Amino acid sequence: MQRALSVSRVTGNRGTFPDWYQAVVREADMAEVSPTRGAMIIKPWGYGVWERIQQTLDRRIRESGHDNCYFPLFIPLSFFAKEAEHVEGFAKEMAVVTHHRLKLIDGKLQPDPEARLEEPLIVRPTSETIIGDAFSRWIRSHRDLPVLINQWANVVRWEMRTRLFLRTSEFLWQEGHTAHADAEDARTETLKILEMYREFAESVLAMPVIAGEKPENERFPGADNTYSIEAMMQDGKALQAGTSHYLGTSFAKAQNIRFQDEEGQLSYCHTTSWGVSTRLIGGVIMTHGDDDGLRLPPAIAPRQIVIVPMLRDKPEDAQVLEYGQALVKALQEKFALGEPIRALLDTKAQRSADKRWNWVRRGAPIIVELGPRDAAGGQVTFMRRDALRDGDKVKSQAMAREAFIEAAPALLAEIQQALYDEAKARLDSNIRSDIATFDELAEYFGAAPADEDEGGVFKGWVRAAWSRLTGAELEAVEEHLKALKLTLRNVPMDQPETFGACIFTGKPGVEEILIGRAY
RNA sequence: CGGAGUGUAGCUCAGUCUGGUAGAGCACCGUGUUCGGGACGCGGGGGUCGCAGGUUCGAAUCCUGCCACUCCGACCA
Repeated sequence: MQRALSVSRVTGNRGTFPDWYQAVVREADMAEVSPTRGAMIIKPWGYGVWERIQQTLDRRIRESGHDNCYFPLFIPLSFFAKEAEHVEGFAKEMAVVTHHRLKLIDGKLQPDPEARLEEPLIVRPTSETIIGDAFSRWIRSHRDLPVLINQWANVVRWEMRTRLFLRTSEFLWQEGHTAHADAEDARTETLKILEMYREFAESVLAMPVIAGEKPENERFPGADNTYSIEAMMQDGKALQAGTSHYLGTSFAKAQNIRFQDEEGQLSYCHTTSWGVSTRLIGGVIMTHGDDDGLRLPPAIAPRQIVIVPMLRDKPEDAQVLEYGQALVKALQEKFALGEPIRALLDTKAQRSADKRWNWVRRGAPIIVELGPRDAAGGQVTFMRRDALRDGDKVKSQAMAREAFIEAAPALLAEIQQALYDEAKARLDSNIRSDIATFDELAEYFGAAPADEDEGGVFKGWVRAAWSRLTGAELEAVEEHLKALKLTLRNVPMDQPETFGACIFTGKPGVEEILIGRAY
């Protein structure tokens, strides 16, 4: 590990990176495991983050011409049979509804055999099939195109092993689905969305990513091309944070999505689909969290400035509260990052010290402590969550009330930028491009010291030239990589002019690809 | 589904080997002293010891079966 990430300050114990992650999810009040296998309960603070993600991304989706709509949670089984690759990709993780009634049989409540469904229903793992079916009815003429829609929904994928936010059997996401008259239009859409995701991840989540195309074997089932944004977590692993697929005409053919062009000819549409999920929240935690808990970028913090009044059950409490209420009101009238500041006066009946640390753990960007001295002197004492400590000491600063109110918008923007800069520096300095052969790759990633259970050794990624392998050759390489727990992440969009030899075959390289361990 | 490990209070865990009737710290409730850097004293509430059988006078502890979770594989946004 490049950085000592223990769970010491959060739980009082040392542990691995996954232990730390779970501790932060719990201590920051983000989510908890539910009685339902593999599914999570997203708590108010965590859901608040998701709502911020929804609001900011939804605006971008709308501004780029897409409309929201809603399709059913259940999809008839037969819909999946239409696209062979697609069904194969998802068949192993589908939840199936087979009955519509329960009955007491031998004292046990169970599905009533008489209430078996004629055709089983699938709880959607993704909605290409049912949306494509609608497209086939909606689209008749080239004048109907393009169709640009999006839905915010929950989906279910029956995963073997789950982890809060990163992989849960049910998760929340948005899925965009579009249909176009030709390949060029659809490809443009696919890349436009990829760029939208990149910009969103970097400017809203403060999470630097690398946008690129997935190699053949990592494609979405049924897609012609799959693009992703990949983020680097603090243990050096990659997190696929968003995907955008060009589906060609395969779904259109499977579902008969056709239109008449200007000449009266019938043609198949070219379709795309794209999505980001609650996994983004896991990415935010593993990008910005520290030993004190979560650090939230102000753009997605449900509360950006939290004011903790130092109350002591004394007469001057009233003045402190009054002073705090006025401060919240003044802050709410200010705009930061394009929106009214989200400020809160925490009046919960709890020790001030506890409240303060709870907000530290939850990652509120600015935590203000207001005491009688502040109220009397017209000043504000606060700490920045992005730079909480100076050594072991908590760093706080004081400002005149008016100056603080004026400075708040810029301060929040500065925190947003600081979190991004920190993550960006980590990403940039941990991609090695001086590894040219498979042996070197194996040596670099393989030499993991025995303290693997201390969270592993931070290795980051390798960026190397390759000859865009496909088919059996690609599979063979993947097998070798698997032994090292490595995967091909993506081929970054920005590529140099010339390339070295392929890291796997020694043949002339045609592009550069990212290699790393992944979630 | 394969390999390993773990299930005891909200959390972290001790107790299990060697059977004797449920513990600690933190959290929670009451109270007093405190309070501007994760307070302290006193008092208190909370657990069918993962579930089901079995052995035994007696089971958290021994035996059998099952379930769940964690980590490593396989799968994946």
